[in-house]
This record gives sequence, structure tokens and C-alpha cells, in this order.
Amino acid sequence: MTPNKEDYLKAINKLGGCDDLIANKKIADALHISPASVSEMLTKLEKEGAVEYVPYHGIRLTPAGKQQSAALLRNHRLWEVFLLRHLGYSWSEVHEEAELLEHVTSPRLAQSLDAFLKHPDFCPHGAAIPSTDGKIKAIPLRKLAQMSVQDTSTIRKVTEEKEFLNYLQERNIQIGSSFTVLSIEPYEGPITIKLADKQIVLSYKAACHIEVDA
Amino acid sequence: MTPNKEDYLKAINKLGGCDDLIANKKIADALHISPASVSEMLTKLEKEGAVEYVPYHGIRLTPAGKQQSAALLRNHRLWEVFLLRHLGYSWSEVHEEAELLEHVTSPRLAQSLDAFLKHPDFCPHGAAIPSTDGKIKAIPLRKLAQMSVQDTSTIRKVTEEKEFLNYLQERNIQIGSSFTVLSIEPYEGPITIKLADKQIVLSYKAACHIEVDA
DNA sequence: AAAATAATTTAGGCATACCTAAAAGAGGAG
DNA sequence: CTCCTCTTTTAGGTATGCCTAAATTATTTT
Repeated sequence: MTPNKEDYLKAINKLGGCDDLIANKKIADALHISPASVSEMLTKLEKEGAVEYVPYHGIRLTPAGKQQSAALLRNHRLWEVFLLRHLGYSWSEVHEEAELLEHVTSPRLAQSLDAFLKHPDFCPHGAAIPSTDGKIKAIPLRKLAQMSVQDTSTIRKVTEEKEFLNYLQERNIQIGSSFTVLSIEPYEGPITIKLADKQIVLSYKAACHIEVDA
Repeated sequence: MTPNKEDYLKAINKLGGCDDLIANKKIADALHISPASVSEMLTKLEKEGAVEYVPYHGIRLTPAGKQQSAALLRNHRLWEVFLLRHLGYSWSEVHEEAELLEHVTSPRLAQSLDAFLKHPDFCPHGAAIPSTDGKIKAIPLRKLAQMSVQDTSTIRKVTEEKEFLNYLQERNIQIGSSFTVLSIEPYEGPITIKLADKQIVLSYKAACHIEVDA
């Protein structure tokens, strides 16, 4: 297994390959490579027992592939927690470093890091950190965009996209921040919230990328 | 620059390529690859400006190559300190993990890690950690094998070889341990030392791999 | 100084992982 | 049900980084 193949497994997992058949094209788009290259690689991954490949119809992760991709997700998120908490990285900076570190993280290293970090349940963006056996701890969430005026809740998860994270950071929006919805403009208009005694105006799109306690 | 090429630079550095011309064969032996592969790779490394290549006579690191290999050594040793101090790794276990981590360590990450570790001067085996500009802090040392009976000193550096480290660990020999030489058998015979009130018998060869304050 | 030996490079191959272009298959619209 | 389109696969090519075997260059021995 190479970092390369690991990226395929991660992408397939992210696209829902734990349950559904995933189309070649979707993987090609996710990894920014040609569909031809994907076909070729999938044949190899099937030989290695990581995916179940139905030519012309897509692929699905095998139990081994699920386990492997969950471990990568786990490694990635543990490193993110470490970088943020202990090395002074910001929210928006941790992803890129973790992307490299996850591929050189032995089970032993992941376990030690997990213990060092006191077994965190979530990464800095609020995504659940799978346990060693691949299970994830799910808590009920809803999109901020789906809240009503006067509702109060707490921010639990945001989309991991660098520019968006900077957008949030500038507005002092963090995981764990509690807030109240002050107003919602119709037709996907901006949403105004009160957070830490300050009024913040969010675009509708931004509000779709923020998840809060249900 | 790939992890592969980085390993070449590290090997050349280790063999003395900062100052002398290093023979193709030595590099091939160090990396366990064929001399033919080394020739080929050196041509590439020269094109990239990392080595100065004199066909049939050997290679030397350029200033850029020196800088690069020092950074790798720095990354490696910083991770070793982290694994030992914070993740509960033992002396003999840190090297292998660091060997992978060093290649995915950005300058920013190295800097943050260095600060987190409070700017350590030495790795767990006593080797100096180069500063960002590649300079190393040298302290005068001698081999334990070159001491005389009744001499007292402190262990500062040991050879990084897994089996040897386990040998030392079993005998409770650590960096910073002070000891006195009790007896030395002639013709490269065993050397007995007193360390922490215990008598320890070291083979001559082992004593050659332990460095102490001069 | 010539011959033997050792080191190094070149030549030709192999595997990985990507690409483009062309062929083959799947699925929807008329 | 056939045609058209989109997706997927196959075919052929590139670059990396390794290999072995053969040719070349350097060194050591006689």
C-alpha cells in the first residue's frame, strides 16, 4: 500500500464507498486524474483486496478497505488535533500537514498520539475521529441554515475548506461557540446571529456549511 | 525532491559528502541498491543542483544539498525527541518512525516542533540537532574504549543501531549516566565500569560505540 | 608498462502511476 | 428499438527508479 493508493481509498470512502457503488468518474474528479488512470488503479486495488470492482458499474470498499480508510481518517484527524493544540497551528492550516503525516503513521504511532491527546472524539473542524475498529461517534446535528429565528444552539462542525475556514476565523466563529439566530432573510438571503455578544451576518451558503447541535 | 532522493542526500551527508568526494560504491552499499542505480540517480541530483558530480571520481554535496540534508537530519532528530519524550517510545524504537516522518516535515512544522520541544540540542542518542542554518553544536567527546582505569566521565552519545540500543537498555546505560572505569582487559578485552552503583561489563566493541565527555 | 582487478557507467528491461486517443459498453430520447 | 451521448476501458506512450549484464575507466599488481 502506497500513499497514492491510500488516497484512492480515502476518496472512495469520502464519496460513500462504504455502502454504495461509486462511479469511476467521481473518483477521477475527486483526485484530479483521468478516468483511465482510475480504471487501471482499481484493478490493482481489487487484486489487493481493498475494493470490490464491478467493471462499468463502479466500486465499493471491502471490509479491509473500509478498515484501511478509517485508519487514515483517524490518523489525519489525530494529527490535526495535535498541530492545533500543541504546535500553534490555526484551524485553516492543519489540514495540509495532516494530509502528509497520515500516510507515515503506524498503528503504534496513532495509538500513542491518541493517548497523548487524551483520546479526542473530534478533529478541530468537528468531524468525528473513528476509533481503531473504524466506528465513529455520531451526534445529532442540523445545518445552521435550517434553524429558525430565536433558535439557540452550539456550533459543532464546519466544512473543511481552507478559504471557508479563514472566513469563519475572521468572524471569530469556532467549534463550541454558542449563538442565537436573530434574523433570516428569505430566498436564501443572509442569516444574522448573535455570538459572544456580537452580531454576525452569514451568507446562506456559509450557513449550509456550519452544523450545530440538533 | 522525493523521499527517495532525500535518502540519497542523507546517505551522502553521512558518508562525509559535505567535504570529500564520495565513491559511488559507498552510496550503493549504504542504500542497498546497485551501483548502476546510483550513477543514474546522481545524474538527476546533479541536474537539480544538489550534488557536484565528477564521473568516475565521486560526488560531493553542493551548498543547497548540504542545507537539504541538514534539514532532514534536523527533522529526524526532532521527531525522535518528540516520540521519546511525549509518546512513550523507547530509545531503540524512535529511529524507524522518525525515518518516515522526516520526509513529510515542512520547515514550518520543524520550527513549531522545535519550539514545542524547547529547542533541544541533541537527539535521544546524543547526536547534535543541526540548527535551521545547518550548523551543529559540537562538544568534545572521546570513545569509552579510549578511557583509562579510574577515569570518570558521563555518557553523551551512542551509535544508533537497534540491537546495540537494546543491549545498552538492558544494562541501564543512558545518555547522561555518569560512571567510573574499574578495569580494562588488554587486547581489546572487556571493560568494567561502575554506573549507578552497579558493575557493568562491556565488550570492547560496545565501548567503541559509546562516547563520553572528553 | 602491461595485465589483472575493481569501480563505474551505459544499455536494455521491469514495475508503478500517470497521460491521451481510440474502442467498447450503458443508458436515455425519440 | 435504434441512435446518440456519456462513461468506462483498452491501447500505446511518458517519467521515475530500480534491476542485470556488458562495456568502459581507474587502480593496483606484477
